[in-house]
Amino acid sequence: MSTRYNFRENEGRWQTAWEKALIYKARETTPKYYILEMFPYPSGRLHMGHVRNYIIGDVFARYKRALGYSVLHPMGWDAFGLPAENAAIQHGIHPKTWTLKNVRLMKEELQSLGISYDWSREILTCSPDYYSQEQKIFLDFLKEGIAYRKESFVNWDPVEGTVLANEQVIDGKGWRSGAPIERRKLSQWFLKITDFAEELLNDLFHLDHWPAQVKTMQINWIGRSEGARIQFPLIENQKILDVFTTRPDTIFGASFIGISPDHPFIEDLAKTSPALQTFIAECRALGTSQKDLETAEKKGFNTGLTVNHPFLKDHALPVYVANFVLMDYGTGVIFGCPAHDARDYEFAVKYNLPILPVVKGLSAEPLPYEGEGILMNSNFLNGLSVEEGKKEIISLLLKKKLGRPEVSYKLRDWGISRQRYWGCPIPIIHCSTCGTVPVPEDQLPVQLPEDVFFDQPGNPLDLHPTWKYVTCPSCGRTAERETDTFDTFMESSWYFARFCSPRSSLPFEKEKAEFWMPVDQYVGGIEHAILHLLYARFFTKALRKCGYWTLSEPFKNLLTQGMVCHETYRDQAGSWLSPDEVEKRNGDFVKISDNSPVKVGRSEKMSKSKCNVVPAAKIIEEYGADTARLFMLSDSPPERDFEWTEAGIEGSWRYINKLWRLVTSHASSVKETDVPSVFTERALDIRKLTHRTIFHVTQDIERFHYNRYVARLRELSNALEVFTPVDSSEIWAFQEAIHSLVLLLSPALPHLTEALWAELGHPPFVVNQPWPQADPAFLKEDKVILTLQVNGKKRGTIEVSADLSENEAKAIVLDLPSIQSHVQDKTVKKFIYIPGKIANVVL
RNA sequence: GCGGGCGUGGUGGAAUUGGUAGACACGCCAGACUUAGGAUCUGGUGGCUUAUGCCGUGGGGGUUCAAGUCCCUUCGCCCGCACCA
Repeated sequence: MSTRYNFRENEGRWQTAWEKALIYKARETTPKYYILEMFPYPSGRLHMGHVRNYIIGDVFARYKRALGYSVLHPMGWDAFGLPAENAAIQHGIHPKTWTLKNVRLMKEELQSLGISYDWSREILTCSPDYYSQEQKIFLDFLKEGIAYRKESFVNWDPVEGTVLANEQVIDGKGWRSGAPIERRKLSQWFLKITDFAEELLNDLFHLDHWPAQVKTMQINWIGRSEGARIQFPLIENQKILDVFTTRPDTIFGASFIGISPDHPFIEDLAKTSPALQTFIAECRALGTSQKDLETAEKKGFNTGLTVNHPFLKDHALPVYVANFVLMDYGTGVIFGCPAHDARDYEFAVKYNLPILPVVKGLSAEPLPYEGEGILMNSNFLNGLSVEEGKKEIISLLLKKKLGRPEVSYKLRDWGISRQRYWGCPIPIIHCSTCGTVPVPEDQLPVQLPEDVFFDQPGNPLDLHPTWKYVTCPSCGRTAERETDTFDTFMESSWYFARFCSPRSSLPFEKEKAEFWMPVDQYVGGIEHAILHLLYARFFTKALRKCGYWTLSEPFKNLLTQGMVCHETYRDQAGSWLSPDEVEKRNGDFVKISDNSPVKVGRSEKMSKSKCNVVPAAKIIEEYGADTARLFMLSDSPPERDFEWTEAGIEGSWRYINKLWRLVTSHASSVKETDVPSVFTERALDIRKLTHRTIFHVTQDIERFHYNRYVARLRELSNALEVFTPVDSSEIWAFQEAIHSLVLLLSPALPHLTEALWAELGHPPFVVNQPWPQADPAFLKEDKVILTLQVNGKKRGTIEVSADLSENEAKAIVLDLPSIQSHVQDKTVKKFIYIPGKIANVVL
């Protein structure tokens, strides 16, 4: 027998055996459990972040299977996206070829990890099978008024040559290219996510098993504010300016009106004013990055127009075009109250506008003061609190028909048009007579042409010689196809539903989807807290509106895993070095090639740019999947960042072999026999440890405390290593322990435990064995260790029976010499006794 | 600026309702064994003291018989959003 576990032979063997036996095929039987990890973009190779994601999910899927659940655990490929097009441009490979090659490579790697996927449900979003269904969904959205087209300012990424959604603009830059975003006016398709803003917000409060951080981020993103809409009639003409404000109570402190340079009213005004045109151009040239905004000066353009104050007769307010007023939020018009708003204050100082305080804080607060207080200088509002003032002014506005309460959101509609080739074609035809005509359902899918070229800038679909020229489905005249494709976040917004019936000729079958959905456990990176997780929630509700199902929320439990990090290294010149290029010698790192000293940086998320990536394939090749799995599980809890270390993977490898030796060296002596009628004390101790381990491990897995799960099993195996059974009851107890150990480890180390199960003389598969049950008789303590304290300080411990009464405890404890020496002749004021925990003598 | 999170040995991290701080590992130290291995086994490992203790969960204060845990305050780090009226 070998003392070294041969993972190379075992892992492949068991993977094939599982596949042949259709072990992981999901069937519609109850109780069901749907566990899903965010599917990957096929970028080329599996990285450690993927590996961690899938292992976290797999342990849980395997555990639930062992508990008897019918588990749906599918995998697929989020296969549309820009990198494929970049590969085409740079290397002349067709995006489809590039993508399919990557899918093949990554699938191989995934399979070598031994994840329990039902591969028969695999989906590929770039195949017409999938995207034709997405086109169907879009047409339904169109019918329901959820999809619409409008001309608007959009975020234009000059590097990618496409439009981006608001969610994809990070700090004024493209989320992928990092290029400063430009504003362009284009005709684009949008989804009315704002119609669902209230529901998307309210339902967050029922997602009890989502991380608070993700919910908070979504709450902030949706950005609900309550306030009022107030009309300000222009004195010079009959037009009315609508203002949204959250501080209607400060109306008497208003000293000007600010309008966004992008407001339609201003566009009209600019037609006759070159000076205003210049001002608007200046505003638009201003960047939107953090630095730009921090250093940007408040600037205004006095239109010369004025409005009446709604509550003060003959009190005119000047109307400025102001660069800090956003067209995107509220109505694009504000009233400026300089005393109680920092921006208005800065603006008023610059343009010499009145600054009238109308809110008195607790003490003499410096202006601008934005806090709570009592209203003053406010006519009939004087003496009211801010909150009371808001209510009062709103009811008066209603009475005078000058305004009403209003709720405003930061959330914008989702722009889904992209000027790219490698995406789902938008099933629309533009006809000069009929306008935008949906492609009739029987003509779907609108298939991506494959004969495209990437040798010139612009969208290859638009440049294709024939593809876009069609006849109008409604009038039969020549017309043109929409050449934009969908944002790739569309595919990931409903894939979880497709998995329920992946080969259906509908997007998904209602019955199947309602059987499996919601996803019971979703696992993925925190980076999707807003984008993907918000879009998926929106789609679920939009699909409900279209009658696809009755579901409102797609993901019941959400786990956001931390990043996989690694130390970073730089050479003397400051260039990044990969872990392969450095070596530790006498405690210091040196560059292997020339022995020069290496600067060790902090541990950071594995990334190509910092050269601190450890390829998953290399680790599986060198140590095997189970070693990688064990290491990923044992050090940090899943939600936290994980630090990849060479020492850590080595340690896991050693433990795998330790387990192999422990089980195989006893395999022959461990045989099925009847339960002994009498157990020795030592046998009972081992049984107690076994059953407690079962109990705690079960709890740990349920709560995703995987690091503790591993620690408990190490404790059990440590105890078994030094235990030599001498009579039949001890052999029986030992056997029970070994079997439990193998069964409990099976979700984490599926290959090794199959091999051990076979070594123990069992037929396959350990993966089909039920989860061990803890015998409650062994969970009860009969003897406990009581901590003894005098005045709250630990003065020793004592073993006592668990059901000791307070009086008995008091008698025993006060009699102890170690306690007596502290008590001496002092009186005992109090005796605190927490059974099984503590006895505290207070003097 | 707004919102959220975190801070425990040399390191990753344990620690129901407040109840033995440091489980389990990594690393390190000492030893054993050897067919010299990707070993293995045994013992030790918070600090200061030197066999009795004292101090220890970023700092300061508080509540309590008892605080890593609760409250106040302060410092540091990380993440998200941000001219949102």
